[in-house]
Amino acid sequence: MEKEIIYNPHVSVDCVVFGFDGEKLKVLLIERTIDEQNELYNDKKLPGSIILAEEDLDDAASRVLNELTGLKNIYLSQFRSFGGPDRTKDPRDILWLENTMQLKIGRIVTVAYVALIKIDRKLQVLRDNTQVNWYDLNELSGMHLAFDHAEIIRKGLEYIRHNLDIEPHLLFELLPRKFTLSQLRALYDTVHETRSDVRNFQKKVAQWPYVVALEEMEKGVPHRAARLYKYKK
Amino acid sequence: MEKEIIYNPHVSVDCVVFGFDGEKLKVLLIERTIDEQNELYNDKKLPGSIILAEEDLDDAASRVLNELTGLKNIYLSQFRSFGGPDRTKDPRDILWLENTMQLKIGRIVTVAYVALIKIDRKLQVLRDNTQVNWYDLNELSGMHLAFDHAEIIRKGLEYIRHNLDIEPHLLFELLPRKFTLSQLRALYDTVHETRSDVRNFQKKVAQWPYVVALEEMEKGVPHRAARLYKYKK
DNA sequence: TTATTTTATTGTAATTTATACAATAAGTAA
DNA sequence: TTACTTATTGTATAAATTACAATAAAATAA
Repeated sequence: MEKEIIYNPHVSVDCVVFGFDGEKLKVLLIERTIDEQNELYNDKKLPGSIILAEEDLDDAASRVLNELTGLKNIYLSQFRSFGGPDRTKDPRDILWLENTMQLKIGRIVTVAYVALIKIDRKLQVLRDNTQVNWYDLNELSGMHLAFDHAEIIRKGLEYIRHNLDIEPHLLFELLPRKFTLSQLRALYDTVHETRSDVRNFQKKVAQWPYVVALEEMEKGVPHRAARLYKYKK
Repeated sequence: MEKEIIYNPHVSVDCVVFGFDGEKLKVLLIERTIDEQNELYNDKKLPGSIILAEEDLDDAASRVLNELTGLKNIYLSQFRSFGGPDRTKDPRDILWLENTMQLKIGRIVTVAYVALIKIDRKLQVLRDNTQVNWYDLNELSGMHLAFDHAEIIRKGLEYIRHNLDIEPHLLFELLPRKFTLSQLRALYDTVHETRSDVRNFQKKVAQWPYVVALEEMEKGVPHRAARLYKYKK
């Protein structure tokens, strides 16, 4: 006999998942469709949902991310909670909540998590009617995002910028397993909003013991191939 | 006619307030007394409480801190939420919650804030039966703290250590308005867990434009008086 | 008064780290 | 062979960090 699923409709988790396409940072959003008086609206939102009654916050974040994107074993860091009483006041958001959750929903405080993942990880939709996709951070300004998700993304970005200074290791979550120093530099400059000098950057990396050169070279590029490197804890 | 006060019994805020006594970091705790079958237990807890139904998290933190300690205009930073389903399972904690709140309480997710304040600020108890006091961080290990407040304090300390590297300005919240360089150095070394060299430290401070020397000297010390400095944004 | 005690204040040399700057090498494509 | 594109590498200078100890100033005790 199955255990009944009991939700805690007062608290949710949301996951801000970043990826890097070689040039820009991208964020993972899912599509939601709202049937408002037989008019279909199309929206984007962060992967997130209310938590279960007897579930830890970290567990909820992993579970919800998996259910909505298929991603497993993702390192999620809680970075902030959002709880303005008005964040669940938009009629469209209320409609969607009550349709999907089948619950009367009042105010929801959400606990937000960030993750950095390789952009080529397979995404599989586990629920009908949802699409998962990567979006450019610039595109977002012209997009309608659910709830206060635009703000959550902004704060999440702030958080990783802040924390990659202290934990450079996290950077490598965003790169392919084998990468060139150009790719690493492009990523580094993107998150730090800098334009570092090639020579100085290579000197800096040479001092990072966790970046090791491989014998292998890049392939299929229409110019001189670069050496590949890997990250070693 | 007074507005009825409606609580949101699913979410609380807790404030970790640090002070510096010249040697050590201290944390502000309030006393709680529990009447368990006519036996009185004495406990310590962080200033915190459940939020109101229509109240922003930041507002709740300010309000609750003020109600429990009399402190006003405190700069509070949200640093983490705690939501393990077991955090409100201790019978003594449940008893206390139901007595003070006059509500059936289930699981509570708490949003934690930190603040740094001058240790000589006046604390006034605004509710009967509560005492507010500074406690040494070392003392805590031998003390029974409510809920998961020991963990919250630990994480709060981690957070400020982490953040004072980036925002040295926050340090001055912990010092008197006029301070000596010895005091500043003692504080600096305490939060960074270092023992910095006197000369090198003075050189470092000389480069901080926001630390300015006053004409005034320290008074009432049984040895050579040191120059006083102040912080200027 | 003088000596003693305590803390405050200050400089220099050596090392490490960060910055500015451009020429050559190795491939691909025409 | 040439043109094109990106990869790779070194040196000089400036800035920041570290190591290290003697003297000055005030209060107290003799």
